[in-house]
Amino acid sequence: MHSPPETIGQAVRTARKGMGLTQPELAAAAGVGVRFLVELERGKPTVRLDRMLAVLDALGLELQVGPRGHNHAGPAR
Amino acid sequence: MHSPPETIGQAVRTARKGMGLTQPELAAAAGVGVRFLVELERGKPTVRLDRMLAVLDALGLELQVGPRGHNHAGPAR
DNA sequence: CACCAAATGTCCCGATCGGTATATTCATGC
DNA sequence: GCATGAATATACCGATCGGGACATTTGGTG
Repeated sequence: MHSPPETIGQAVRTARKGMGLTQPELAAAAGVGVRFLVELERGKPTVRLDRMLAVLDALGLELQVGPRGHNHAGPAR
Repeated sequence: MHSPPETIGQAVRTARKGMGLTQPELAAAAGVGVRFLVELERGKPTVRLDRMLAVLDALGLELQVGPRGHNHAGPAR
């Protein structure tokens, strides 16, 4: 539960399903390719920040920077 | 107040200075190029996630995902 | 003026990303 | 158990872009 890409990916997936969206739907909404979304959710560490932000934005999520070990409650449950 | 790249960049710069590091020093510590660090701090939106995480890690910072408009106190203010 | 930190331009290699077809996984129904 | 359909994962290709190193320039300061 740090900020490894895998965690972000899971948060994305959880949020996406929470909104009842499929990968193609979210990908379209975020303006990215489905392939990218798949890899993002699977925790690919080398994704581009802007595309990731686009996805998070489409999900109503946001990135925050904070000191390590300062996690809050589950964001997207 | 979202999570635009510029915000992250500023957080990085502030934290770096707070630790009394120069860009080359932090870049070396994070295992990235100086060029990258400069662009990251300046808010380049297309940086790669893994490199950004490496820098944040070197600074003792962490990336978190949360609902929009849920920013906490500045990390290294 | 010299010095230090920072920003920028160029060159070049390598990796990412997008679209599609295909495989694989999953859940559900018969 | 097996079939059916949907969602998701992977491979290929080509085009684009990131980022490392170097040198240079700019800006601030003693």
